[in-house]
Amino acid sequence: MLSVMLRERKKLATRRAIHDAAFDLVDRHGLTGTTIEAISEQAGVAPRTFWSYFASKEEAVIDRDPEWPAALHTALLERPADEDVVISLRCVLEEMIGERLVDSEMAVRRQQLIRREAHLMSAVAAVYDEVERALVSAVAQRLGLDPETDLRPGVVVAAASGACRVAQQKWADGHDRRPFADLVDEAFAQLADVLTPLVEERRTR
Amino acid sequence: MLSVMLRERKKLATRRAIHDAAFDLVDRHGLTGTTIEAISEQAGVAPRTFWSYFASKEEAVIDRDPEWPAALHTALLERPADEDVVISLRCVLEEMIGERLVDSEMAVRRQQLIRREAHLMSAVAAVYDEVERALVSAVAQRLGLDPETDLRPGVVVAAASGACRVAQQKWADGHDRRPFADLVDEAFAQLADVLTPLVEERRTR
DNA sequence: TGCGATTTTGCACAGTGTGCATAAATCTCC
DNA sequence: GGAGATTTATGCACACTGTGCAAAATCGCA
Repeated sequence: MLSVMLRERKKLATRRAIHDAAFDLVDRHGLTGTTIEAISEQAGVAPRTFWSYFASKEEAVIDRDPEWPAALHTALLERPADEDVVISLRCVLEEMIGERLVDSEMAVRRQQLIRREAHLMSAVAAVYDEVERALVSAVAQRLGLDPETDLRPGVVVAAASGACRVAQQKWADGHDRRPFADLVDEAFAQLADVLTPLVEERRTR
Repeated sequence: MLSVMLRERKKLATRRAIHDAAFDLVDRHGLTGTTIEAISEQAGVAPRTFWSYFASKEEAVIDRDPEWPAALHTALLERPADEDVVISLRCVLEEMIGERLVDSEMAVRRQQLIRREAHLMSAVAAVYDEVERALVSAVAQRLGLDPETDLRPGVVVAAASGACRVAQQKWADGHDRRPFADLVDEAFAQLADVLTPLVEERRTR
């Protein structure tokens, strides 16, 4: 087992085993009904090992991708420079979030679990926060603005990611069977719709 | 009935004492550098009593107002029925958040502390979540829509509260010395500005 | 095979959070 | 003003969380 099972691979496998166990057990018995000990046992590692991979039960269930914020940042900067930022945001988020939802059954379970357990919700919020920060930085760069002083980058990112959040939620709810991208398009359309008065107000001054 | 609701007032006083102690200690020594024991001692109660008032250190530092979501809900429904919801949201949030920032020195310290301690951030996110839910419900009622199936309420609330979040952050940063209401107005103006392409796109179809 | 580096694990320990029983304070009513 | 009911504060026991440290197992490589 020369280059194949190098240490990296094994670490990833362990990480995944712990995450899978955490998700499964929390899905079945709830956050408070699941102990680190139980997760470790199902993952086949010692309890102490859990803490080498995750800082909490919530993190183990969520298992955020550390590359995700940087990936979004890059994707946003790779859009055509003359494209409006809102449109860029819509495209990038639609595509990149969409990719994560290909295993739709798992994605739905995940979403439902998060909804069921309030503590997971705030762990997810921390991820959103990190993602939005990355997007704000990219938008500011695209617009040539200082994100510390100018409101624009923060505001547009908040609106765009909010629209996606809502779309994703509705997608997972299953009320609407359209593909995710369509729901994002509709969310942005509704956003334009409902903010039209604001644009008008601004125009008539 | 000795004084007036001695019991109630005493409970409030205790709650406040614990909150004050928690804020002060965490401000000075950080979240991990502050124990429940220390907070309780400074507040003049037994450690066990802490848990009758707050479910965690974070909650004690934040000390959210349980009335807040309902108050926003009500305020939104009390706006003129023919006013555009975005405008209603702007007015209500501007006014009601503004009220909480009158003690500006304390508000800034609070904001800075939250920013410094990532764990506080996710506790605050839980509050935002609750608030947004209340707003979504009110908006849906105003528009006569079902918030479960229609994207509009969620989307407009996300955009509006996002704008306020950004305005509040800039306000606390101190880069911009204008009053909070002005910053909210600007945030909404920038929102209209940056989303104009989206509105145009929608109009030309 | 065996050496060096990395990962896993056990152990100890400080801190978190809850249930339960009792003491203390407050309220009600006479 | 005081007895009894109700609410709040506290002490204690206990299970779980999270971290530091050092020994042991494992792996990559010569």
